[in-house]
Amino acid sequence: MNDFYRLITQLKNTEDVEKFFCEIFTSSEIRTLSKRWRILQMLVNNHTQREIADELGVSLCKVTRGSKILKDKNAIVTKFLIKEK
Amino acid sequence: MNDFYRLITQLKNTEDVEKFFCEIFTSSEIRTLSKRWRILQMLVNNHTQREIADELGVSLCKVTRGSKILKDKNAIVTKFLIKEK
DNA sequence: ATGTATGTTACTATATATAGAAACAAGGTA
DNA sequence: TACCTTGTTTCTATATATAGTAACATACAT
Repeated sequence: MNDFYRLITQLKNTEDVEKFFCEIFTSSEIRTLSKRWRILQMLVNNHTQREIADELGVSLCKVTRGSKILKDKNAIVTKFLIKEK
Repeated sequence: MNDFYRLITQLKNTEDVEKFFCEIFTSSEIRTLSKRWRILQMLVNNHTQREIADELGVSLCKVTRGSKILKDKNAIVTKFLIKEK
């Protein structure tokens, strides 16, 4: 996978990333991914898990799974999540 | 998804990309992704679809699906696939 | 202690990408 | 022509992430 990871670092603009992802993932996978990301963003902004499940139309256990990622203080995703004030 | 795509452009080294992917994808999804990528690489290097299916242990129809991506001459993935000589 | 809100886990059912096998289509070669 | 290789598609079965629901655990306030 290292070749793959290295090439990701070479995607320099948003359009290229979007194009790339749409080529290697199916549209249903993109939707899935999108929801995962929104779960993380809402968690970081202190929405309750039940709020998130309702608003995004996902199951509670999926939200909890997301919260496990964030519990790792060294998780790299947290660096990229936007905290609203 | 635009926020998401934008943050991908900010992953500057291979280690960060790997860490990020391992956080948001399950290990089985990573394996799936890895095979997809190897299919594309072997297609670009003119292996027959049956060779690829055998060597990677995937089904023929999955290889064919990969080949459809490559038929688009404007596909961005082709820019990143390594052609051996 | 009771009640409530929240996070977490367990269970079965479902959706989707895939496997496996077979068949079909197109091209080349004898 | 007949045969072979290769790409493609179709069919059913399977694996896995998820939904939906319920239950459990913890913390806190009354």
